Amino acid sequence: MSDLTDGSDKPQKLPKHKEVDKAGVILTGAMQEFIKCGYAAASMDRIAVAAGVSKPTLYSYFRDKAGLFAALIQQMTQGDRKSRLLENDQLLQLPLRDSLKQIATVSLDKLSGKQPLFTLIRLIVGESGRFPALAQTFVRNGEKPMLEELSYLFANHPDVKVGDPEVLARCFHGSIVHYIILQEILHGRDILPMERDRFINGLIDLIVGSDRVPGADMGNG
Amino acid sequence: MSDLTDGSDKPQKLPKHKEVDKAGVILTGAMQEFIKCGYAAASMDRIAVAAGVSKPTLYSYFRDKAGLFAALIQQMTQGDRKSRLLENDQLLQLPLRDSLKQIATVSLDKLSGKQPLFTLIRLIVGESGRFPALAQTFVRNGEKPMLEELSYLFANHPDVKVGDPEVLARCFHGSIVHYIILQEILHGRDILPMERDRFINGLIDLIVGSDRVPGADMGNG
DNA sequence: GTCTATAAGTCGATAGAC
DNA sequence: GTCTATCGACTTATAGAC
Repeated sequence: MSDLTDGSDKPQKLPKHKEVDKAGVILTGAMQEFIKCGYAAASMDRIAVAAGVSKPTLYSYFRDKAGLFAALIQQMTQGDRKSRLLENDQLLQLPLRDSLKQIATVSLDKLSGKQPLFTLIRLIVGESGRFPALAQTFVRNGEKPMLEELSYLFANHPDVKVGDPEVLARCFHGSIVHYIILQEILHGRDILPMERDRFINGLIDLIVGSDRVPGADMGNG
Repeated sequence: MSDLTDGSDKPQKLPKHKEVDKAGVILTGAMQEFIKCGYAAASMDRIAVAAGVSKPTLYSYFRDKAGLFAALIQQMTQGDRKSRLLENDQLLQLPLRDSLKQIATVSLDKLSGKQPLFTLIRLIVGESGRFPALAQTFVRNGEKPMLEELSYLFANHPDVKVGDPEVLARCFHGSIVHYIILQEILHGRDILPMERDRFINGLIDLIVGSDRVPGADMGNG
């Protein structure tokens, strides 16, 4: 009954079981089930079966269906963060152009061709009318951290002299997300072709160009 | 069986019936049905009933289910264009800042709070895995024209001196689309608040700033 | 397997304009 | 009469009940 109504996003009591990553196994089973059935039609019983655990075990790791789904989103979107190559301090010390190229490249690498993730995103967007909290979990755990990291970068990097950091973050990240949506999720590659590197370079020129005299420094990578 | 497999986007034989806009009536009924049931579960019979016409009449206006859906998308997304205030020539003669403000404002006005359109977009994204051609129809009829108009502007406006026009178009439009997705479709207003005018101004500063000395011309609107 | 319900798409008849 | 928009009834396919 507590279906997506309260803060199921917050970290839950995760009992420190033995060495095997049973939570991961459950998440894998849940992924299959959510992908196959959508959110509403997904059955906790089938998730338990798919994961090879009992229902009580399932509920000892995740409070409810909503909490399980939130954890799934977190796992997939935090993948962007745990494997990024640069720490915040480094990002501030490198030239802005290099930091942004790094972030854009990693973002696109993490997204391109990831069919399971696309399926999950389709599901979240598709059900965002009926299940607003589902979408909000995605915003909180996926988009917000990314935008905050970018805002911090734009607010504190010495190369950035003008511009609203939060808006810059939205434009940078939003352009990338829109690119992925158009090319991959909505299958627009053939209708609106756009090479990946051309897009990245153009986007970075747009952002960095604000503080650059045309022709002053074109050399990069 | 021709379910979304061929060019159902192209204009169909539209018999020039009497003065009453029966096609519009059918589209309204189709909208209700698609919104209520999604694409796959939508029934042409129920659409006919909702529209108050017989099934053969329905098929005399639209080739098949896919063609009907494509027409629906076209109607909603072309709404963006038919009501825009400026022609291409005007856009090239005004200062770039003003043209972009115009486009951004109209785009956001046309999207903000439009629940039926959001429902349709959720449906398209949600079914884009199972029905790629559905999504491609949206890309062809909705996104492509907008991006082409912007590319033309960025390619030909005298204020634009550097930058890849097609990438600029994607960044400008992509930022706006991502803003709408986050704030409205995914219900992120409270999680990531961002005032509309602040966003528009920041976005335009980013684009126009490429060719502007900071502090030279802040006065606008 | 059989039966029923409901789906997409088609055909011959009807009713009015000229 | 012809022409055209329309509709009731039809065919075929499929998915689920039993």
